[in-house]
Amino acid sequence: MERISFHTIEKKWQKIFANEKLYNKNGKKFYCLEMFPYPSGKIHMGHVRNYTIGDVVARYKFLNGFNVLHPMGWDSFGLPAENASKLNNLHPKEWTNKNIKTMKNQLKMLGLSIDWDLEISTCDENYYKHQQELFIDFYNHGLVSRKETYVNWDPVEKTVLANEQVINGRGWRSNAVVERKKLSQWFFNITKFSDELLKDLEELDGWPEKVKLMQKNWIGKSFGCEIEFNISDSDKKIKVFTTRPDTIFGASFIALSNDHNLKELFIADEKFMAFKKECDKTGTTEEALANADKLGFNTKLFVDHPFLKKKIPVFFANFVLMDYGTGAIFGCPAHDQRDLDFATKYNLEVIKVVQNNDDILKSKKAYVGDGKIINSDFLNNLNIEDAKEKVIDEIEKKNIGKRKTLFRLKDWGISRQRYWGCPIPMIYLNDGSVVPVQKDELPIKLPDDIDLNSSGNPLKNHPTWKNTIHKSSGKKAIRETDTLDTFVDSSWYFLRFCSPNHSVSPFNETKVNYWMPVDQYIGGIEHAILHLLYSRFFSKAISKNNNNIKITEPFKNLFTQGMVCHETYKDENNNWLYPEEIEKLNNNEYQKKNDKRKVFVGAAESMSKSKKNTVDPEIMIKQYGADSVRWFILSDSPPEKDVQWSDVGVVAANKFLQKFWNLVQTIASRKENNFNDEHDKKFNGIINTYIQKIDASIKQFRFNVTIALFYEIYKVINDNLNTNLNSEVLKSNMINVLKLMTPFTPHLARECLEFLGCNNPHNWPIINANNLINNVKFAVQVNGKTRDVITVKKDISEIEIKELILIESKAKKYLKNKKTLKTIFVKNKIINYILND
RNA sequence: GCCCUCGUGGUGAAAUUGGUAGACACAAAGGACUUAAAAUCCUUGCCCUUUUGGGAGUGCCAGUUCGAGUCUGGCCGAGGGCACCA
Repeated sequence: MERISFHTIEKKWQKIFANEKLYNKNGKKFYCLEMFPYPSGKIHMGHVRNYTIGDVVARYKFLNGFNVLHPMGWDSFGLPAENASKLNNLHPKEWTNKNIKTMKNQLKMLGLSIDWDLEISTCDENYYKHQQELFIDFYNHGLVSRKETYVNWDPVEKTVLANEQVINGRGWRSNAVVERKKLSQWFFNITKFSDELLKDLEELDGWPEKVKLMQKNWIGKSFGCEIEFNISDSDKKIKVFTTRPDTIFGASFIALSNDHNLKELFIADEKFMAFKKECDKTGTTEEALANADKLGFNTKLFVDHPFLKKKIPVFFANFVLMDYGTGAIFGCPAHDQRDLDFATKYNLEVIKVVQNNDDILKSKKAYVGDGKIINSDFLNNLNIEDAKEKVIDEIEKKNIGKRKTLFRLKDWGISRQRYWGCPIPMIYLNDGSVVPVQKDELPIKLPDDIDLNSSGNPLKNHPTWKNTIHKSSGKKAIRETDTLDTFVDSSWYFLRFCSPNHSVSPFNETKVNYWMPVDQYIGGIEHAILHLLYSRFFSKAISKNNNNIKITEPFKNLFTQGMVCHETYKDENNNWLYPEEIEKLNNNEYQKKNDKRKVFVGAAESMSKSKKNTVDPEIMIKQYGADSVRWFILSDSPPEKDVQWSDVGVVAANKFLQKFWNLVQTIASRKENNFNDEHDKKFNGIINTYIQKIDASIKQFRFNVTIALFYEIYKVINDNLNTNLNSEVLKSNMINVLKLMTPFTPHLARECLEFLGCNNPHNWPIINANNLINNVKFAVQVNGKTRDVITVKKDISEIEIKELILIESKAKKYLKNKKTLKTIFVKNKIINYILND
């Protein structure tokens, strides 16, 4: 038998796929989208997995008659281009476009059903021009603001660092101690949509619960109230926010953030300034925060308790945040752990106001459970929820506070002091005002002549770029030299795909209204919060700004795939080794190829360059073929879980596909026409049942199960080759099986279909209910133990099966001479005899 | 610390609403074919029994049920999210 050349058929079919799009004009629309890649250089196995899953979905929907949009583009702005530029002396634009070219070719090698006519790249001015337009729209609708905020400032690089660029409080490149610096920055007012972003999660039935929960926690809605405390013997007040107003009678101190307004009273106090400095130092890393001791500074001030004749001391404390609530709290040590820690340290009162039997002082554990309110005057004997309501009513009556809902979600800071990003279309006038540029001046293009080697913001350093004219007044103005966070680029690209060449506005409204929402979005779990939240925000904001667009949610169904892992290897000196540097010995140990030294095998971890446990998809495709790589990446684990890449695994996939080709060849040349209707019917039934199972498993994204079913089908067909099965029946069933395989191994399946003379490969087999298998396997249990499994006709009755069992079942010996108390009969599944012994 | 998810062979995993545990694949051992190797194919996989057969068994302990991998409670372990959010 002739061995198949996977490369030959891949080349042949990729040419055909390039012109064969997934549009069925009369079908229902289906927008299939995978998260677009950052063009970092080459594709990695994570991309292979992501885009293979997407391709299966897109092709499956197309074969089922849907009109499928399946685009691809490039998330091509970002810091790595600037870093690479410094390293290789290559302009970010050139570096990026070179990578795009390489990666596009690699993606094509996978045989994906992408419509490349829709390709977009976010660093293309035809894309970011419209992003600037959207920015101006947002600005005009009050969704953009300018605020001062703290940033990580690298004093050597003279630039702002992202959190992940700060390592142990130092800049990742300069190693300088990072400072907290207040900078004026642009923000999208995402918090205006807090409630909608939270509420609309409920309608996202097609999203993983986990992702919805993460978003919910991130938005962090909480109910409570504000309370104003009078500072004793003064007309000043302190406003606090609390979610536990029911514990007001347990209040024993007030704690202020050290950025709270009241600090003005203490700026001359050296001790306070030293305390504040100490606190600011621990502010940099999460770990430091978590382990930091509670620190306080006693102001010697007191406030009056609103309901008791009692004075409460006021402290500055390092654990109170300025940017949440009012920057001030009241402490109730008995029922909040942080408050208790603080109270223990500074010897403050601990008053129990919720009934419980714990010894709080001894255990140093605050009681946060439910219970009856005690020691609380008019709140006594109420439960917590009722007490909250009642005390807030009292507070509102006394006019010292009101109900309040707070969100953890903060506005989205979008200013970046970088070159390789979308310029922010704002200008500064001489009188200090800031205005957007006019839309007809767009795009504000990035200059090509840029010096990335000196420190600071490259656009700011550019000699002329920032100088401009305010068009309506003719006066001189200065451009904003910050660029947009690259998350902005990816917050609307899915809209642009609907009309990627539309030039007069960001998108053609008719097309957006037709294709949106994305029916299936597929990508990594690492984007569970930010990218998805920002995209949801954009969709809502755009729909609010433009009455012709109605998208409440951009992504109807979301699938988050797991990572691709690989074993890790180290030599004796703890240096990481690439898989291709090692070889396996007969005793299952490994050694280095070059010097035969021992290699230590570590756990499988997600592929990363730093651990050298990567496998190059292009090499794998060249060695085993695209279909084998696609087949393996889907076969071993459920797609939402991590999968471990293994070379033997892809070899096995390759062998199986080769065998499958051989089987098709055998079927094509087989001639057996001894008609046996019974046999043919039975075979039809088996294959039809498999079609049904495969269809169901694809719908549920259980591709590992789908592939297991293909292995079973192979066996069934192979076992039938030497029977008197009619060759035409065999062939027509094989054609159906190949159609099922098209989404998984498009090149091989289409080659086989062509080989078998199928001239309509673009449809999905229809399951004929009459053809399904008519038998079921039926378990016979005695006292709950399975004693036999018999094959019987479907829907057999209890009486019939009982008769059968007494005649021919192995279980009958257990029933002999025993009294049956009762039987449990479950149709098509099981019968259980309960005996009295 | 709070919140969430998950624990099934040597490995990755199947088991639709509680109803045959381990499908399918990898690895391993044994065998067939072959002068030999490669390739291919077959068999095996815990305990007792020569076989037929019987028993145990889904992290641990209890419970509900005719019947639990699946449901409930407690414990142990692994992974993920948030990080002093009042």
